[in-house]
Amino acid sequence: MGEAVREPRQDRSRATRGRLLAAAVDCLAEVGWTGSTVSVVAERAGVSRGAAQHHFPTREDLFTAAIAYVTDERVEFLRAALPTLPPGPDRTRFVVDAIGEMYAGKLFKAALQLWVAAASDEQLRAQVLPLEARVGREAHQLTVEALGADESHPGVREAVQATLDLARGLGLANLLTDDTKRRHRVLAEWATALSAKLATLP
Amino acid sequence: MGEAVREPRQDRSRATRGRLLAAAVDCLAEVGWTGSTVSVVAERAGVSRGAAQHHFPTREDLFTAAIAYVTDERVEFLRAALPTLPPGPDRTRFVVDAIGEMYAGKLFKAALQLWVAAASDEQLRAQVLPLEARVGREAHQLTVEALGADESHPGVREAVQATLDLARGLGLANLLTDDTKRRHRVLAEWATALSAKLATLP
DNA sequence: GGTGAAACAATCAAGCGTGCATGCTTGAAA
DNA sequence: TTTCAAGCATGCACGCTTGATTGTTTCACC
Repeated sequence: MGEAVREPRQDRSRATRGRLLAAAVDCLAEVGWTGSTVSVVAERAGVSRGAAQHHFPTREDLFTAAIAYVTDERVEFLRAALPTLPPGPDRTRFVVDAIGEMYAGKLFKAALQLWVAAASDEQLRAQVLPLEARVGREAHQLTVEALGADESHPGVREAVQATLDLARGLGLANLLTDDTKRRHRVLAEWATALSAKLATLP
Repeated sequence: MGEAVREPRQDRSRATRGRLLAAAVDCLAEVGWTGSTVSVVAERAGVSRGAAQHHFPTREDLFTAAIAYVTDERVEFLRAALPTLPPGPDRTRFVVDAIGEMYAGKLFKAALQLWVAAASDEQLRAQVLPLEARVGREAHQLTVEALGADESHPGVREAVQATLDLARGLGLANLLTDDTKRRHRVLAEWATALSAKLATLP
């Protein structure tokens, strides 16, 4: 088992912790909330169940940390994807597509499992709500900037929110089947309507 | 698996079966997929666990039937809500709002639990997919009729689908918090855009 | 009214996930 | 080198859920 270079004490511990969190997110996306037992997560992380229990005494501790972890990952994803879009007439199209991809990926699937599980778990809900709100604010802000939209105009704020809500709905549809083709068609149509809306008042 | 769908001979039996299915849907919406044990469902239905087991030998049998049940309920809901909308200039607004309500209600919450659980359960997915597809087709068809839209025009079909996907996304946002106010604002804005789109080519 | 099958109830065994308690290993400081 | 705490591994007990078994009641039909 002891393979590769043994890291210094603290770094190795941090690495184990990180592997556990990454494995928790992967498991959520692949085997769901109920299927993500600590044994399964630990095995995927390549550590023993006892090691997992050392870092996260209870299962709740593990997934509480996983929520924060996946939140950071999603914000990071958005920050990385949105600002690099080329300016020009098709910018709206690119932005809308990028958001669509974000809500079709592994991170969203994992977050969705937490989101739905939190609907019937008070403890979890208390953890999920503030962090999801942060993702929402961040996504909204980044989208406004990427689109170059002016929220002081009436309806613009709602149009941006609708874009994010639409992406969520499309992401949901993408859970059970690969909905990529339909998503691109819908988003393409949506992008034209959105850029028309934004063009009326710049 | 090939079971002859045995018709209950007695009214009492049929009533018990119906209560179990209704209770299963309620439990899904309130305590989620993992919390909906057969004991919980049976207790809510006011029958013993043995009675539940008589009607549905396994838990899978129970929720397989519950999927079909909630599907029928959702289609019924749509059929009842959409065609009764008053015609006129605000019809688009009414239709969009009605769809939004549909995806904010108990039936959607229950279906969402099944949907997410099915993402990591092959058996469940096989049951959910065709029935959800039926709900999707039905919702699309009814929406087109209620809007009086002509799908032969380019973009109209995508606009209707976007309406449904947007409603799904808003319904998801409505899971953990009461999102009614924001939903109405977003849908109002979308309704104006949608009616503008539909008005360009009638 | 008796009979048999369906409907309902109660109990039991097995599997699984969690949490705890107990050891072993590592590595840095004394 | 010795020491000691953090990191890690293993085994066990408890609670919960499921599915099967057996017993009891209800009801249609002869």
